[in-house]
Amino acid sequence: MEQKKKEDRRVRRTKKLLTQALTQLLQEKQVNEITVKELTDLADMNRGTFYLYYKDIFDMLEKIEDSLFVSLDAIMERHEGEALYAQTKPMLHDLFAFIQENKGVCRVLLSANGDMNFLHRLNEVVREKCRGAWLALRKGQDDDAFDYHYSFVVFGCAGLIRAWVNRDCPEPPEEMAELADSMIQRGSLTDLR
Amino acid sequence: MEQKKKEDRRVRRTKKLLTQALTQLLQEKQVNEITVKELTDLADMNRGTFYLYYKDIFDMLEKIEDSLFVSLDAIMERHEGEALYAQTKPMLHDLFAFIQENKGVCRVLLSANGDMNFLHRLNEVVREKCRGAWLALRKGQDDDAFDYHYSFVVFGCAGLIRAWVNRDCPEPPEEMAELADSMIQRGSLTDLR
DNA sequence: TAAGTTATAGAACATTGTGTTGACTTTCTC
DNA sequence: GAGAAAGTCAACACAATGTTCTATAACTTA
Repeated sequence: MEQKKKEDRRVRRTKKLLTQALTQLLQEKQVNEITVKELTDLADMNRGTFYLYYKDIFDMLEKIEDSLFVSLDAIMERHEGEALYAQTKPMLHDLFAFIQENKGVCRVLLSANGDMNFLHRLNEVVREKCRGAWLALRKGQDDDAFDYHYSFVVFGCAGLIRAWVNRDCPEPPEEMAELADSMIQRGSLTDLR
Repeated sequence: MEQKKKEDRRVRRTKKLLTQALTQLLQEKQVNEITVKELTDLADMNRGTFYLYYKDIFDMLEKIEDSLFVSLDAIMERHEGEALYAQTKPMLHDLFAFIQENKGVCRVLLSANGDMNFLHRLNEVVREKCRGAWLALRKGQDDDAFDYHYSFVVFGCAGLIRAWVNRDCPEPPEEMAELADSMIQRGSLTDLR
């Protein structure tokens, strides 16, 4: 499971080119319409090379998501303690900063041609991280209530992020963290300023 | 664009069988893994029959979504005036009741094997419906703020609905409407009771 | 920098699903 | 019951898939 030393430069190059090509194609068409042939043509490499690393296009998409989740996990890990005191803002700030750095991939994953499985996995990850803290804060409530609340928040944030990256992230991460926090804590119909 | 009289009984039967088969297959695997052959095998009909109505599997999925949007549109239309006074509860109630009636399709569309394009279209539909009322309520704010807020709400509701149908809709629509309204108006961290 | 290792190119191959067609049979509507 | 429309069945060319092989190019390490 752990990383072995470092990947060959050619391997890094190949994966990078393929990722760029896929990201570009996903801006134009749905995953199912993308063939391995046109992907490798665009990346200007042999078709067989693709199969050295990926089973098919969906497998590739999943592996791209995997690396995102590694980073997301690290961010949540870093702010674990704060969740208990319902301080979501610092974590949200790091989150939005990370998304801004990876806006290209985030945009396509959350676009119309994106991947529901990504949202599904996101939901699962956040669920596991937050369940403990959430239940500790509200001892009277049951699991059902937790399910509904965090599903609303996770998907809501995904929607917010989607709108943000679609506009090419004009607002700074701080402002987005503030906005997200406000909508989570006080609802989305209350005025900000 | 309008409905022509009524479809032939055989046509209704065929489309219904195909929809059932697709819904079933989507519980087991991703769209891209589903072939026309296995779909028509499951529906117990000739493969060529599929092509009488649909271009491919994705086209079929889109047409299924189309009919959902017709109903959703009618629901929002019916409650149009209320939005101006920020009364979302009656509309939400109708919405959740409708979803409960169609929980099978809604479940797969919002599942890991679901369709991001569905969320995308939902976002667009709600955007058009709500923009006027929202901006009228908050004259000081700009379009950007609207984009972020409604994206958060629409996706958030989608997440809530997803969790609900995944549990097979144990709570009545009234309760869900109440919960959704509460999270929209007062935030998702405030206690309900 | 040379030697040994590893990745990629290129071409070939069987396999599988696609989308379409034509003749026929069944089922529906009026 | 007659005519129309939908479905069946078999066949077809076509395209993408996934795999394999050898030759060549690029990398790492000592």
